[in-house]
Amino acid sequence: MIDTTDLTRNQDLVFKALVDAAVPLSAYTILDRLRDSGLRAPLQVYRALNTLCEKGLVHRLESLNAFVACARPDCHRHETVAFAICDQCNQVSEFSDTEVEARLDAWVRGREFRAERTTIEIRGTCKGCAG
Amino acid sequence: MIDTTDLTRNQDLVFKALVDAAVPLSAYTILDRLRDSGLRAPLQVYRALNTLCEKGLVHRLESLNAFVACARPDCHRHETVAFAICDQCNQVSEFSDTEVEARLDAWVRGREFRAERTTIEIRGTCKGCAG
DNA sequence: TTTGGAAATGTTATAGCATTACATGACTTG
DNA sequence: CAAGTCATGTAATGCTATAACATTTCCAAA
Repeated sequence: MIDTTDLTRNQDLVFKALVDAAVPLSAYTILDRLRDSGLRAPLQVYRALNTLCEKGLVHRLESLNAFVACARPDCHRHETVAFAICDQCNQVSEFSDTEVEARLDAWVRGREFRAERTTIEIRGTCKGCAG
Repeated sequence: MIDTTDLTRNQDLVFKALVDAAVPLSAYTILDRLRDSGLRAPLQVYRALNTLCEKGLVHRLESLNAFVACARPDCHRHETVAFAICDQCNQVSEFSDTEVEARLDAWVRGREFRAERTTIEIRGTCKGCAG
């Protein structure tokens, strides 16, 4: 279980904003929602987001330039996580697949490539929105 | 084989710039390199890039906000492609893995999620740069 | 041949995302 | 209490992408 008690004030505000939203938010949207709480500049948000990403509490979605609270705060061990992102309702399903990880790992090891970060994002339409 | 003969002037300029570079370029970097050829505004580049991506001649790298010429111009099927990106030398290796595709497809089908675009990007250090 | 529509282009302005640079404050540890 | 580290505050800037609108090009149908 990740420890969320040692977050600083700004980190806590940003994290709670993302948890409340339940969908990905851009840094500037987060800023807008936290102006009443005292945040005034983008950098305050970006700094908090960086720390939260490092802790595994938040994920960055590259294809959206947005951030989402980790769905599994009890399980930040999986380095590689995949996301299914609904372009209609913005909801994100987070999952991991050891076989996918293994195949990608096999490929990079075969080329002696040292992987640091892996992004897997599937954009589309969720069951509910496809009707 | 993809037909590159029906490209418009701007599309051709942008495509050749990417082929020449051999590494990913941002839209603004492309613009800078093509000012002498007559391009003056970002939108000229973005429009060309959009068309080239649709044709499968160019890939967008989400984690870099950059674009790279497709490594396999003989294969314009819009299949899922993965990229290994070296953060040192910027070189990109493009590959596809049917097993990875199958696993991701199985996951989304299980949730009745309709996938439109899949991004797989591995950031790290290549063999040569790891020394 | 003309005409009308689709696609491409050109241009300006603006919106949205992210970082640099520098100053200040808070807390810890020797 | 001094030094160091980490978080914060603020302003300015730079990078990425699109909106809106005018114009041009080209080709096919009348």
